[in-house]
Amino acid sequence: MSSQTYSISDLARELDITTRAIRFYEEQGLLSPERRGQERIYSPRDKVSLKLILRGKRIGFSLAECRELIELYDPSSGNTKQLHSMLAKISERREQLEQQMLDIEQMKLELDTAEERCVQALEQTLKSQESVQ
Amino acid sequence: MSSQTYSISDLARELDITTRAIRFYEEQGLLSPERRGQERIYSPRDKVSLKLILRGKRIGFSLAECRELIELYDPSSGNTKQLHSMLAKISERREQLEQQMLDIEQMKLELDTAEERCVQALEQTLKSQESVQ
DNA sequence: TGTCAGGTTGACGTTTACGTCAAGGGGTGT
DNA sequence: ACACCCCTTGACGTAAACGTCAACCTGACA
Repeated sequence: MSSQTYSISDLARELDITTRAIRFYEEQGLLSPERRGQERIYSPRDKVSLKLILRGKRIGFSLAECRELIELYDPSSGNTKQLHSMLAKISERREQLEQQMLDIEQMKLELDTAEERCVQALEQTLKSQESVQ
Repeated sequence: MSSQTYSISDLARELDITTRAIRFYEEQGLLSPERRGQERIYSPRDKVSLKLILRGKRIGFSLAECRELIELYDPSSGNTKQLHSMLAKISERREQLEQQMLDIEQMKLELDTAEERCVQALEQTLKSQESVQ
């Protein structure tokens, strides 16, 4: 049952980021791995947090926003006021995600028309080449 | 049929960004409005580009990426090699958008579980309050 | 004829998210 | 004993995306 642990370079390799980045996330309060002496020892939970960070970054979240998400995931901090503000933040995030979905759908449509124009332009150049031969 | 035009502050107001930002986008080659003397005169097309930029930013695109998108929208540049590389870029973007969709779906799930935990914690505190009375 | 709102070009400052050394500690194989 | 290898903490550098002046022009209006 000995829960798995990782070194910093283990995670760096596996998640394809630099150790510097990982330490930076810790500096910014997004991680707080155990220590064995000086060395950082990462738990599976830390790894989950890191994945959450990377996912957040892919959709344009700042590290501060990622930190909030991680904190939302935290089972500690339990007074009623905080819980309500958490719920508020969660629904804010949800709205943001909805907006991003819409943005992405729109982008896809634009890629469709851009692609169509490309294809038509290609067909055009093919035709004019045929007419030369 | 006199196509509408906008001043820089018109667009800034309407799109809720600063004039500085708009000028910066021009510096970076994302816009190239007409000029009347010194003054910038923006066309509806420029406005579309600006909206595309803002949409791009909302989903975490860099300005360089936004510029590529705008260039994809451009009907000029028509040699075959370029057209093929355009098509390649388009499909790259599409893959990226797909990934972002997945990321967002995943985020939503995580918000769901975070919300659930919040609600349960709230119910818990309510129960303990009842048991006191 | 002032002055005022809105436009312009620098040019430097700032925040975010790391990259890139430098200098050193600690275990381990030879 | 020494050579690696991986780890650590500074500390400074950097790219992106603007913010924030400063200094200046310009047409309109009292």
